[in-house]
Amino acid sequence: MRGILPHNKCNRYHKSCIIKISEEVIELASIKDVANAAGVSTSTVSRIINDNPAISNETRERVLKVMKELNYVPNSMARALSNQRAFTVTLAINADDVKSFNNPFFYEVMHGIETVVYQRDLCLIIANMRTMIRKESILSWLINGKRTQGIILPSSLVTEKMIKELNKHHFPFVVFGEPDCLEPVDWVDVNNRQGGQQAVEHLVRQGYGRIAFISGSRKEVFNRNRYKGYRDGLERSGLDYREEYVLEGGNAKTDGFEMMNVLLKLNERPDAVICTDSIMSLGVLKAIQNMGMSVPDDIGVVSFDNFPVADLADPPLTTVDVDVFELGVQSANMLFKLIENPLSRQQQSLIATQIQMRESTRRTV
Amino acid sequence: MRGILPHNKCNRYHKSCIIKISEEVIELASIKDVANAAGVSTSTVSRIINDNPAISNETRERVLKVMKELNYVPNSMARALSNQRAFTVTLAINADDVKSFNNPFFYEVMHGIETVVYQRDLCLIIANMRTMIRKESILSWLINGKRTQGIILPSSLVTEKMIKELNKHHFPFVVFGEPDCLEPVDWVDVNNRQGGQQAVEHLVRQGYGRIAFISGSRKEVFNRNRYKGYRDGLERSGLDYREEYVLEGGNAKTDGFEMMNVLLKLNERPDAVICTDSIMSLGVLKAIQNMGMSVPDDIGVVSFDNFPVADLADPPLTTVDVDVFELGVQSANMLFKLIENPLSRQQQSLIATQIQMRESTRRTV
DNA sequence: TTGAAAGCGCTAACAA
DNA sequence: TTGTTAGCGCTTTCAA
Repeated sequence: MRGILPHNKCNRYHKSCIIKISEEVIELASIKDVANAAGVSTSTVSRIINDNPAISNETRERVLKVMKELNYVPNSMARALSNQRAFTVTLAINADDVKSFNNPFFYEVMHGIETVVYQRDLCLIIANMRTMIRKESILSWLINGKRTQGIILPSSLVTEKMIKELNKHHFPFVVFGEPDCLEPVDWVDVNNRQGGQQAVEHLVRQGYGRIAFISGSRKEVFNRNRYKGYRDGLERSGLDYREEYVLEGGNAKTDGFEMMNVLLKLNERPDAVICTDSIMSLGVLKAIQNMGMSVPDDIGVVSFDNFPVADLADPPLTTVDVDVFELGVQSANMLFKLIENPLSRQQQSLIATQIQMRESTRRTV
Repeated sequence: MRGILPHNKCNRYHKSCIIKISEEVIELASIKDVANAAGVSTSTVSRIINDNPAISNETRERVLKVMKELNYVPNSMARALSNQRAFTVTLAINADDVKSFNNPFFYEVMHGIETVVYQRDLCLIIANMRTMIRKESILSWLINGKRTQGIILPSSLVTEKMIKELNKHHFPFVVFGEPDCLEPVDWVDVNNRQGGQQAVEHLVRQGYGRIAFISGSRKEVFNRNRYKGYRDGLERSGLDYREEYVLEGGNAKTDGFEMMNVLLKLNERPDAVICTDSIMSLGVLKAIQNMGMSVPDDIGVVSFDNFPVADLADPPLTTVDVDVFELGVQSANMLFKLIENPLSRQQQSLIATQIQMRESTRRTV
């Protein structure tokens, strides 16, 4: 039975994607297949996909049943094109951090972000901003190419230029970690200042009174904030600020070792130390033990926890604990607010810190 | 001047996306805009985007110039729909690892993958397989929803069920880390067996002769392989295998401590130890030092490096170094082979290990 | 409450 | 070497 075929020059497409494999037939249903099988139009099916209330319960249920039967999943590419949004969000990563001690931190932030993003049925894209593969910036590739609806980036990656480019496009983005720049930015950070204060107050509660503070470079915003918190803590505890108790250096183990040695040579040496870095604090412990002194009895040590080393140290280190997963969650939530309302006001958010007590401040005398 | 308007009921779309912001006008050019501006058809522009050789140089250059002028970036959503591929690849992550010591490892693998994926102009998606947000498996959401062209997943996530589902769809995927399952799978792993052997041979070269091996559970494939390598190494070095020198336990610091104490109580105690885990080896060091013995002079220690702790230990640990970035790179390359040729043969790939000598085996006597 | 049909921006078959 | 045009699988306006 031959009939008049409709004019169709374009035959590269199959009507529905049928892959025949040995005995099995795997078929990917389209919205049309669902509509046909349910005896409705594609617009009805579309309305059901999108939870449009203008559909009778009867129809809805019938169509949902068919969807299940056909194992139907809406084609994300078609949906993206039609909606003019990619249904993805991007987490910018910093290749420089890969080998660094920041990296466990990142992974947890990522997990927090991922949780929120998938709850909203979007995908999370990872992109390394330092990738110089592309002649142009990867940013334009992502944004102008409509690959993503928003970007979350670490403060270590933030440059004025980047911020300006993003703002120029009015493109939704959020920074995690307080950025060190003048441009207005939405960001989420751990409350490092609070952490510094808590460290002091914890030490005071444990009976320490001459509290030193050694940090990595105070060119870093987070070290500056921790330092401010240290000063807040001293003030609130009625302790004097002593310049000779504050040292600044690198944050390697050796830096901690050397700085601690300087403190130990003081006439009136401190009986407690706050370190802004847990690697650094390993050197601090070593310097103290080298002098034949005990942690926590002679000297208490509190560290910030940017590396899960606190538990492994000897003795285990009391830390200012930082909820990095929450940092990710809040960054993502902030981004979605921005995506939904691009004109919303600038916002910043600080996540509370908490003292996690371990042996290094548990005095027995 | 009113004319006869073409029949067009659908007016929700703008012709070209013009966003007017204060004084600036940001315009997103489409392929049509480029075609018009260059005085060619959209197919010509499309051919240029796709490096089709059937275009004269003259035309190509003219169009490329226009593209640059208009700041044109092809719309990825339209391209994806038309090509029937999402231009993305997915890295499955395991939320269980987030807080674990595997996590720096993951981050580096991710970086290796990311490098390859972006070189090919695709995006990398991160998806947590343990996300139970979706009633159905996230796998079907990704695959049937056409969100991604291939998946890379850690062996810790591999289940027979998952493999079967992926194979059923004939969906391209690669596992990193040798999986412990019967289904045929393409995978890339570090050559743990070689690493075990190298550890023994290194110790022998350093003059150690009674070499013990303590590991985490040998239910884990990687521990099994390291153990096999240990035996290979003994054999090649002409050393006897002594059952009492092989212990298996957890891989916490305390496990290492306890197992080492067992070894130290032997009549003829070993003069060297290979640990499959660097955290565990911290406990090993402590046990040795507790007995008043020295590392490396009395006992040499070699550890596998799944955590960048080797440098921080006291003394710094000699490790079997594992190129995890390369693991990522090779996983991604293998995946792309599979995507390009889904019928290609099963493949596995092993990445060479290397001894990274530090103090814990540098004998001075 | 539902359906018809145009349109999202690109690709490629076919014709010229 | 280039242009014309249908089609990718959705969404949504408009009409019924």
